[in-house]
Amino acid sequence: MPGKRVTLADVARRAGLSTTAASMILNGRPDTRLSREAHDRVIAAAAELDYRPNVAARGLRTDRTNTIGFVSDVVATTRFASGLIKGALEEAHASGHVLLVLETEGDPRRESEAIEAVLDRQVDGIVFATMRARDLFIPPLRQRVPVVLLNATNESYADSVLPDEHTGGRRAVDLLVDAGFGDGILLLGHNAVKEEGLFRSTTVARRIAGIRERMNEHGLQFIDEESIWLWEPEHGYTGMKRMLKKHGRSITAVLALNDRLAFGASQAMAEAGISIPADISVVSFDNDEIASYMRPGLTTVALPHEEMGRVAVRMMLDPATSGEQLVDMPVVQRESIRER
Amino acid sequence: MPGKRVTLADVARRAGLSTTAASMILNGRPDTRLSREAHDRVIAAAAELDYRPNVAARGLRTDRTNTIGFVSDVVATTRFASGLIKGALEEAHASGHVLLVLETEGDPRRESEAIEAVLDRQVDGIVFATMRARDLFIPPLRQRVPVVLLNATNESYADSVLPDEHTGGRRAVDLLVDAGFGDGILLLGHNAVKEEGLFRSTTVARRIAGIRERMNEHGLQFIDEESIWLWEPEHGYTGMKRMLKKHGRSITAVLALNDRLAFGASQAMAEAGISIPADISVVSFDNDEIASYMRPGLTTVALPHEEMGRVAVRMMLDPATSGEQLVDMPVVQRESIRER
DNA sequence: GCGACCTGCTAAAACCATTTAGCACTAACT
DNA sequence: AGTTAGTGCTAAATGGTTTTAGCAGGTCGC
Repeated sequence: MPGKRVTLADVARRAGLSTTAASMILNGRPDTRLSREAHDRVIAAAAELDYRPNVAARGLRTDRTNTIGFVSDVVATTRFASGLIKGALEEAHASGHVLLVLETEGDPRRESEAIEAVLDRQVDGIVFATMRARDLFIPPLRQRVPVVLLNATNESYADSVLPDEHTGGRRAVDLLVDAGFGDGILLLGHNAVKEEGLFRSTTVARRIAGIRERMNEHGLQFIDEESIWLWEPEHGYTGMKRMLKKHGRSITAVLALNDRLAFGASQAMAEAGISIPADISVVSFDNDEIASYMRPGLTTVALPHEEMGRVAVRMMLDPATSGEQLVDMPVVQRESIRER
Repeated sequence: MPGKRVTLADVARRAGLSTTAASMILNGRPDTRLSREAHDRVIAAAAELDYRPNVAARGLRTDRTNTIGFVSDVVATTRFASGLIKGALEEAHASGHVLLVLETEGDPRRESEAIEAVLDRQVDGIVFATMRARDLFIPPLRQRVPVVLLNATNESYADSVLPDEHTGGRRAVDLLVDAGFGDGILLLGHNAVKEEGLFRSTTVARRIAGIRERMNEHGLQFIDEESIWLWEPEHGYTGMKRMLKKHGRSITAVLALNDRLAFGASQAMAEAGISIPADISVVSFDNDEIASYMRPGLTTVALPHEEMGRVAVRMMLDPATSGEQLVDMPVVQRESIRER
């Protein structure tokens, strides 16, 4: 690690040419009329000196830094949604970009700060990500940069990436119906009557809509719907317990609105001596880590976080794609549904 | 979001002073002799124009960008270790810095690329993080920047942040001993005889050493040690199943080397009709998400990922602290240990 | 023999800040 | 009166790149 950086001037000097020539050659400008010979000399000199252009200096001139701002509420921070960042990192890497990651905890002041911070660093664009898909407040930007919303929506910005929850919801229903279930399916997490008019995040609303639509198409009704506001295991546990007390063995299958609820429900079933899938089949959403830890494994409609992250960055870099991109939610087949 | 950036020259012009004066004033240089009046005018102009210095331009001159490179194998990527990044982000934010996050998947070529990429962007320093603490290979750096290893070690770099596994190991033993256990404790995950000479990561080795040391001090022996190479739930399940068959009810407590093993073990126990903590007490390590999902909750010695991330960035910014920083592993008390 | 055009290259400006060196002027001291 | 010291400020260099404008010399056409 010797002292000074190697600069373009060093390369030019070594090649016996001007920095202009060196710059043009190294950037592969097509219209230039520099000789073959000059090309060779510059390339050689750059290689010998192990020259790396200074991104800051270049950015100053060109306004492009190959750096993307990734501003999120609690994405990196949260085990759950870290796939978003993983996908974004991958895609950024693939196109020679780098991610400046900031987290705001959803605090509007920190959000403004974060935006300033990334704009100060001349990012080529900003991805705003949220852990739970929602309408995101975005303070006015003092500069015009491409913006993509990841797992979020905002009426001033059209470009967003969301999971295709509607189709996902339909798929979950089909998993049960295809396995022969019809009566006795319990919906765990949401009750249409009780939660009438209450706000659920954009995507969850679509998930539920897809479920109901497909149930209707099959001419099916849930045996019951248990409203659960927080979707953590303990709430699934208590909710399921209540339902078991109420309906006993007439419950044949559980459609849980996420894996953590399903996990909690499975604990309640285990306590009641009910086994999955022999007695009750279970299907759910997210493909959270817990789904693979369960025994038997939980069949679930996956939240395609990584792919979403990739799509967001791709969209950010390609001006052609725009609008709302829906990413497919694939079924992850495990052993929690019994064929009837 | 109007067209052009506001530059220092704009501010200076508006204040009727030179850019030199504006720069000095805005940077609060102490030795300057500019009038009170000039100060006020510049400050006012900057505020009115909403001036933000261009970090790239400044960095070009000062070599400081208030940006830190966070280069990791699979930290952001992995649900498990994302606390490391969270802590680092927090601490960076607290000191007005920003994190450039790159992931290498542990691939040496990508690692070199990542280093080049962050150096190209003139970072003020680099944090190298790994998901599982290990000796990390670091390619030679072409420039002299501060380097801190997070959850990793490397013989050329002294500054590193690690969990205090030795003490953590001792604590796990004490949790059981204090609750009245002595005979019948099973060590799940490692067998001294079988794994003799095999490599376990640096920190896991210390964890195990701490456990053994404390057992010896108490004059205790494990009833058995089950060697398990991969520490996922399924391995805990099969391992525990084997042990139950071998020792039956003479196992009184399980000391599992991580929470996922413990979770797997709990599944085996549930199948055998053994309940935690009534029949067998369990203690473990990591404070993985799964530990709080279990029912009853799993008492565990936490991996202090967030604090480690914070310490790493603090260390990076403060030349005074150096060497190997051990971060305390706190006990997270839940309900998996019965008082005897 | 003269303008037009091509070829191969470079000087200098621009990007936006920080920093060094120093100017012009007043006040104080010998 | 002449030197020194202090005050309040600025011109210009600097950092490393890209880009615009253009120079010098040759060839071609007529």
